[in-house]
Amino acid sequence: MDPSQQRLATKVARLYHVRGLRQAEIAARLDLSQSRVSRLLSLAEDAGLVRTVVVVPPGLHSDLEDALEVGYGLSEVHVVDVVADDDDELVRDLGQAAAAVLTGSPVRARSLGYTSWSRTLRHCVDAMVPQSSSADVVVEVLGDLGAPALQHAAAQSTERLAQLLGAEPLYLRAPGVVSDPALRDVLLAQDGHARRALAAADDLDVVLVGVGPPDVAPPLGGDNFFSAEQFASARSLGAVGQVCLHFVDESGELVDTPLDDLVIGITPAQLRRTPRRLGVAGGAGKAPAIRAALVGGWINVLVTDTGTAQLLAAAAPRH
Amino acid sequence: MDPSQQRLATKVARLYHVRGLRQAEIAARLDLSQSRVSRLLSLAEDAGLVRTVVVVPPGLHSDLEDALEVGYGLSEVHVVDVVADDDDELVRDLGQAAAAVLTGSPVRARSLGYTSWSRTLRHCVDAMVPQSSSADVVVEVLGDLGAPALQHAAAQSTERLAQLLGAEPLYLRAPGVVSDPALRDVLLAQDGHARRALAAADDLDVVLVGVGPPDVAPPLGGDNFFSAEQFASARSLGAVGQVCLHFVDESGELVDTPLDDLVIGITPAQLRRTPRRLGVAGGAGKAPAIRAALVGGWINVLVTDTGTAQLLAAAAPRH
DNA sequence: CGGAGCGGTGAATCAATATTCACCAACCGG
DNA sequence: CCGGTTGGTGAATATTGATTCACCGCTCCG
Repeated sequence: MDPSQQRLATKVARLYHVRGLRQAEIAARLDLSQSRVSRLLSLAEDAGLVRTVVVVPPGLHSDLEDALEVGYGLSEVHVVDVVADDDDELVRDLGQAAAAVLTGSPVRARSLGYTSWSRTLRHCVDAMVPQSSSADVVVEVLGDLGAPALQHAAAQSTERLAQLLGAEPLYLRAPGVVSDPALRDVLLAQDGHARRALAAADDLDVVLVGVGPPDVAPPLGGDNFFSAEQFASARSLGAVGQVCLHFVDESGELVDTPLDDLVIGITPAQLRRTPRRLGVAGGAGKAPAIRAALVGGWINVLVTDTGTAQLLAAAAPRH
Repeated sequence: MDPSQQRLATKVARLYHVRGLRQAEIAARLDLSQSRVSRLLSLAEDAGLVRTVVVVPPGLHSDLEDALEVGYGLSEVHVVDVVADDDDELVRDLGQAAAAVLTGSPVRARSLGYTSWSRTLRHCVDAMVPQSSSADVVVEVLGDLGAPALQHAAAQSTERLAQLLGAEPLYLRAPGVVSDPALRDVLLAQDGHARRALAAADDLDVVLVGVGPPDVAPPLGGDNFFSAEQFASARSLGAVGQVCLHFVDESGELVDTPLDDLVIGITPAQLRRTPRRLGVAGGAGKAPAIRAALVGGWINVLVTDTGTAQLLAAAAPRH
């Protein structure tokens, strides 16, 4: 955009949003028409010159949050009210709310792991505002899942997150799930970037983990993902959820399956080693999986919606 | 406020600001009247649930900023367009803009020095949004100046800043200027808090310094401040500005006057020792003082307005 | 028990903002 | 040099949002 235009837009935006002047007043003062002021304002909005954040009022759900913190021994819980008719909206709102949570208490990590295939997390990143130099590196901790289009989205999201935090992205541009363990080794042997990303996962300060039920996720049909049969076999071994594609049972224990060796991504041990494990997830369908992840200690910071929080609180191991 | 009301307000605010729904749509969806939605929105606004920040587009004034960075050897310069008819407005706008700058690249300091008697800085703090745990302590680096009412404002501002950053405030509730050096020692001997604050000034990561002309500032009439005669004597010794009440001459050198011993506040040596010295100042009247502070290296991060920036760039020692 | 007073509400209305539309200027390609 | 096209503008207007106002349900005394 024309810089002088942008300057004017900033000026107008400040007068409008910070000083609280009417558009007509601004128009008069700067000798413009009101319509121009209106247009400049939407311009400023589009250009990201104006950031509007709806903060999550702290302690509004202190009852639920406390119940979950105590019940599952978590270090931090944020419960947000979301208004959603369907799952898609829920995921979107939850992501945005999580972004607000993160904005409130900045990430502050040298090294941040990110699971860019999670819809919720991608929405979260989309809704984030820049926090320069909050992290040094952003590491993708799971390979690509689903169709190529999704891979683009994931890569872009990682890039955006890195940029927002003023960090270097470390991509893991390899399939998240391979058909054969040997293939995995071959791929890794060839791909230095991927090896570097996986090595970086050894030493993360924070990781944004994806959690889900042990089943085929709708947008991840077919490619680069476990098949319905594979999921079924994991379920038959007791899996009720998966954390970064590692299966856990009802008591949070890892379910040992041959499928583990097909995943290119962070290992359970690496995950455990990370001090701050942030999960953003909600929706009735995900509740058992989230519960398992919490019980097993795979997540110690949780952002979820009111409904799921209630389900989780009711099913907490300690009261 | 009623928590359920606040919850509703947050919900509405998210739908409105994040999702971009019309008030009427929200009303329909939540089964409220449009007027209630409107009211809830202003409620959310008042309660600080909605934060609107107009960011300073980076590099919009890169020409001027570069000129100043190179010309004075500064580590960072932000030039903002302010629309102001009088000095009061300028100060307000500049403060708000500086807040936006700080929001963009968070403070990130264990220990932060703050000069709460500077109008510009107070406005800056007023316009800041919370950034939890960005600092551990906020230290007042200059005693009280002016009338008691102003002292309250200063103390409140310090408290607010500390709260915004999740830090502990260290107050310096002593006169900023005393009539006799001996009195200063007596006061300090009695006041442990003050001694602690001054000691903390030894080890600051960042300091927000106040800069001004060597003259009586209008709102600081009379009490706890240098008199017109004292300023005149400093000027006769070559002072063209003052940084935290220490006089500097045209070449940025400290002007040695007996007045130095009358100040209760950070010493020039302590100031020098602080790695990041942030000055927020503007206005034609202040330009020579700012220039002196820059030349002398008393400030290495500057936030100023376009007009002042141009004056400063024209008078830069290196081009 | 009654009624004054308060806080909160929605319908209607007024004010503010977004959008449309006609117009103009600058910039091509004939 | 002249249509034609594009992009940007303000006046007028449509749309959206804030405010008024009359009303309701409470509570708190008398």
